Formats: sequence, structure tokens, C-alpha cells
Amino acid sequence: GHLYESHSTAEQVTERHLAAGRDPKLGYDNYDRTPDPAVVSAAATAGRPAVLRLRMPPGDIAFDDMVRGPIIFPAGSVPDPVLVRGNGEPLYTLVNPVDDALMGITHVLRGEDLLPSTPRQIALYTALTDIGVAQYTPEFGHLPFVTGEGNRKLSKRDPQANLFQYRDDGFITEGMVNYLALLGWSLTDDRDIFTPAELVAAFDGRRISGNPARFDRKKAEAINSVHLRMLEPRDFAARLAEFVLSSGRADVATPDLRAVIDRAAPLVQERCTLLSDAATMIEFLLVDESRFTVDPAASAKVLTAPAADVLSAAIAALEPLGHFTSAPIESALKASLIEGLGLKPKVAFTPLRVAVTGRTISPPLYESLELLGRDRTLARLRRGLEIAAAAPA
RNA sequence: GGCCCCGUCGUCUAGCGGCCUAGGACGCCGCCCUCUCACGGCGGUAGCGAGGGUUCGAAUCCCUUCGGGGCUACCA
Repeated sequence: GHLYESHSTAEQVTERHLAAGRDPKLGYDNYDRTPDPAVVSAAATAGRPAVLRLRMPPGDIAFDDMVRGPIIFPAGSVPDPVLVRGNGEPLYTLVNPVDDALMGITHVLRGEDLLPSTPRQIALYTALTDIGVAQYTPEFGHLPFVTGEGNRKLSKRDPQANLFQYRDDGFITEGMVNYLALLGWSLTDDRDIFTPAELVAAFDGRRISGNPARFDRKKAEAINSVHLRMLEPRDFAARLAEFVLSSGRADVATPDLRAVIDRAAPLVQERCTLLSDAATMIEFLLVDESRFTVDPAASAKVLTAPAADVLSAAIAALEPLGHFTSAPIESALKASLIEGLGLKPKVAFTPLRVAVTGRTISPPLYESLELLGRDRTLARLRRGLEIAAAAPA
């Protein structure tokens, strides 16, 4: 009794609306609830089988949305939906609730685009319960959309919606989960950093906000950087190593490579927003000497004629060092450059940084030199000296 | 056209009639720290879409309006 055969074609529905002076966009008019012999025979003549429609209940359909609260769809605003095609195949409209009922689904959380289809699903659940297929009607909750930079969409095809891209960019799952959860949800009024475990423990669907959220890359990165720093140092090193390999910044995973990354990781854990930042910062330690290059812009700006004296003084100071570790390196360089040449630290160390790491941004200098080792450090300083000496005065 | 959802700083939000001269976070702008970059510390910038009510009192309740979005298949 919940379903009935419907023979009307879309054209017939439109004609009836027009004839009655109604807007044809209103959709199906429930005309076949009481069979019209004319329509039925016309369909039979055309060899067109009937579809099966669900008879929507007469009153308003109201339900309590988990995120939006009470919602009412006025009686008559939802046309009787087709559940079974003319050829006998069931539609998604029927299959989905039946499947969920059979699986014992208790809560349906989905995008707000599905909100308008909820009343017919509730009507269907009621009918399914009536015939014993379903035991109850599940709770519904409709999540707001997440938009991109603009104000619309962020569809599955949108590059901004591609999670793998964020992973490749250097986001870690803890950071991404945290940020995404913050889009339309909040833990408390003054805390927005939490682990996945804390999220699960504290999650409450009733606290989901109903308004759409814009994806903010900057904030996502800020959240990610906090999570990066919260990682155990060894865990961070392991993830950095994996990132270095998967991003092609190192060719093979040798025990040697891993050792270098383990030692360099603590230097960059506090100074990166994404794993990619950390990888870029330690790259100078990973490349073979023959392939080491100085960033052209940094070189042009820093490895100029005045830098030549600084570099040669540094070479002279470092060459005789007994232990090539950060402490002796620091005192030797300070004695030679700061006190000896009377330079400001920034002026003294920038040329060294560029010559040795290839960039103006790097991990702390003394530690970087230690990790690089005496031979490679001196070789790079000499190459830097050549460049500086060749620069126009 | 019909029906539904949403509307607090640039962004994400807290707020559920007095605690709000509206709180937090990101961003942005200063200053401090400093070998670069970060971290950290201090300070600052900026918002209740509009109009009517209700009330001693409204960001909070009601109405209207404006704006944004969604749905409107014999698709899934």
C-alpha cells in the first residue's frame, strides 16, 4: 500500500501543470495515486511499463537534524519519488535506505546537499519499518560544505580537495585531521590544537557548525607546524626520512642517509611548517659534492667581492681545527671573524651559510658544518671563495 | 518558480537575554630575542549584513528584508 504504479510521462505531468496554471518546474504531481484509465491505456498502447512510486505521507515531515536542529518540510512540498524503474530495476533512492537498514546504520552524517532528499528517505524508512525491513529511522546530520578560495564548490575534482596533494606538500596526518576538524567544529573556546585521539574522545556532532567553511591554507600550515613540533624527535626523523625519499630528494635509502637525517632532524624540527621545508633545509647534507650547487639568487646577493675576505679567513680558521664539532667551530669562527675582522655576526656568517648550504636559509650554522664534515665544508668554502673572488668589486 | 540550509574580525570559530566596552586561533602590522629561518615573549589591527519589534536589558528571541549556498531525474 506504500507504493503505486505510475504511468504518467514527464510530458504529461508538464501538460497538466500548464493546464492548471502551475509552474511546470514543480515536479511530479502525484496524479497517478488514483489511476486514470486514459493514462494507463495510453501507456499500455505505447508499450511503456509503469514505474513504482512511494506514496508520501499526508502531513508535514519534521525531523531533528544533528547539526541543524529541527527542520520541517511542509506537506506536499516533496513529490512522490520513483523507487523502481519501469524495467523493474530498483533505484538508488530505494536501495540506499534498504541497505542502511539491513546494516543497522544508526546515524547518517552527510553533506548538506542531501538535506532536501531527507524527507522522502524518512517516509521510506517509515514504510520499511511498517513492512518489517527496517527497525527504526536513523538520525540524520547534514554537514556544511567546505569551499576553496572562492565561495563555492571545492568538488572532488578540485586540486584543492586532493588530500594526497597535501601529503606530498609535506602535511602530516595529525595536522591535517586537526585542521579539517576545525572547519565547522570546535573543541572548546580557547583550544584548537588536538591529536586525532583527543578529537575522537571529545567529538560531539551537536557541536558541528552549520555554516560553510573556507579552506585556509595558511591556518592549515600553522596547525601542521605545531603538530610537527609535537612529534617525538625519533618519529619526526623517521617521517622526514620517508618524505625525503618519496619526494625524490635522495636517491636511495642507505643506512648512511638515515643516519644523516637522524642527526639533522633535531635541527629543523622547530623551524619548519611542512615536511617539505625541513627536507629543503637539510638537502645540502644529502647531495653528492659533484651535484652541490649554490642558489643563483643567494649567490649573486651574498657571494660578492667583500665576502672573499670572510671566506678565506673562515677557511684559515677551520682548517687547523682538531675536533670538527660545533663548539670548537663556533669559537674558531667567532675569534677569527667577529673579533679578528671586527664583523657583525650577520655579515660574517651569511657568506659561510650560502657557500656551505647553498641558501640564505638553513639550520644553525655551526651544527650544519659539523654534520657536513671538515672536508666537504672546506671544499664548499673554497668554491664559494672562487665565486666571490671572481665577482666584480 | 517551489522547497530547504546558512549569515559574529580578512579566514575558522566561542557566544545560546545581563558575565560582551564580543573571547580564542590563523593572517597581517610593530617591538624584543637572534648567525639565517623558525620557536618564543610583548603589544596592536579588525566583526555581530540591514530594518523593525519583544524586553529594564539582544550578537543572543520574533518579523521583515538583503546576501550567499543547496535541492528540484525512471543519476548515484
